[in-house]
Amino acid sequence: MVAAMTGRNLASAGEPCGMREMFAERGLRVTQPRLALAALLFGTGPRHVSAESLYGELVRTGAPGSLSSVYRTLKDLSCAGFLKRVPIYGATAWFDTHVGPHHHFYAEDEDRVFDVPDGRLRVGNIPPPPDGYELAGVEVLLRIRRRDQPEGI
Amino acid sequence: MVAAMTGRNLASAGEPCGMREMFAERGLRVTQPRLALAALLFGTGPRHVSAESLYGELVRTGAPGSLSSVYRTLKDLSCAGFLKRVPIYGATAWFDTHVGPHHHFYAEDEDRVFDVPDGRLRVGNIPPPPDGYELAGVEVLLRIRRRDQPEGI
DNA sequence: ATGCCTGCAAAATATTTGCATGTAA
DNA sequence: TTACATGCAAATATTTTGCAGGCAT
Repeated sequence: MVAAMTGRNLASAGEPCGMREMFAERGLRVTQPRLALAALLFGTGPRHVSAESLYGELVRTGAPGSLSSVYRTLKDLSCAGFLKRVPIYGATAWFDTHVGPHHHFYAEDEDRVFDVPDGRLRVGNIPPPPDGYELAGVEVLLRIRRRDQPEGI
Repeated sequence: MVAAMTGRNLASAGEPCGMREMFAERGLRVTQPRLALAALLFGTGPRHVSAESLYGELVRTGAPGSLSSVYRTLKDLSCAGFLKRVPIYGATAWFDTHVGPHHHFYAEDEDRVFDVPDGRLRVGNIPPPPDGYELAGVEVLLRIRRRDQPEGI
């Protein structure tokens, strides 16, 4: 079965090109669970996922994979630089498929994250880090909340 | 016993003035564990604590209080606006006694947080929030890492 | 005297890990 | 064939909660 799919399955099963290479380059074996997760993560535009949200999607697609492997794959892909953990505090860890420098809106009441569109936002007068440290990145978190919350209705 | 302590104990037990009021204003009873924690939190300059770190200090001072009450007090003081949760992701929740607008250095390798001194840092061209949301705050996270880590020494 | 607080232990939540088995290379 | 990956369940780590008794008001 696997051999019969090898050719066009690359595209037809929703596996964008480059994914096999993505794993292989880092010495990670190309397995069914990893391919299925990669397709969900990188098959469409940039997105944010948590282990639970991604596992939910995986189950819905019917693809093989367990919650453990989702956690493991998220960690593997982060270490390999294909995902970036969104540096906000919340109950769950969120990962961003957009690894370039950019910023986030964070609705803390809902523990939701949105990308800040493009790069108009600027940070200036960055002070020197504490002794012995060097700057590794700048993240801006724009905390937001729902407007006109209809609580009393 | 309680009546006898009412007067000078306010200061003599290492209880900076205003703490009883801080609790009372919000309808929180003034108890020994709360006063002990408040003294640790607000007795010296601005600082960052986690539940475990604060509980460790509490135990060292010999004051009464359990880990549960530390968690409860941290939550109570956050809700009351006397503490602010530092919005970074890490294994543990960190709270900041400095509640005014300011920014942080974050050494992610060590899960440590430092305040960015004063307000030179500026953020410009902030885009509008997504539909239905309003801006609630701007947090800048300056990710840092140890320079020239002397690992082999 | 009354009701909020506390301490303890158990529960809940999020994530990691040990190990036997499965599978990519 | 061999080593790495997976699935399951148990273990961790952090935080929350139920409840009986204590203490502030």
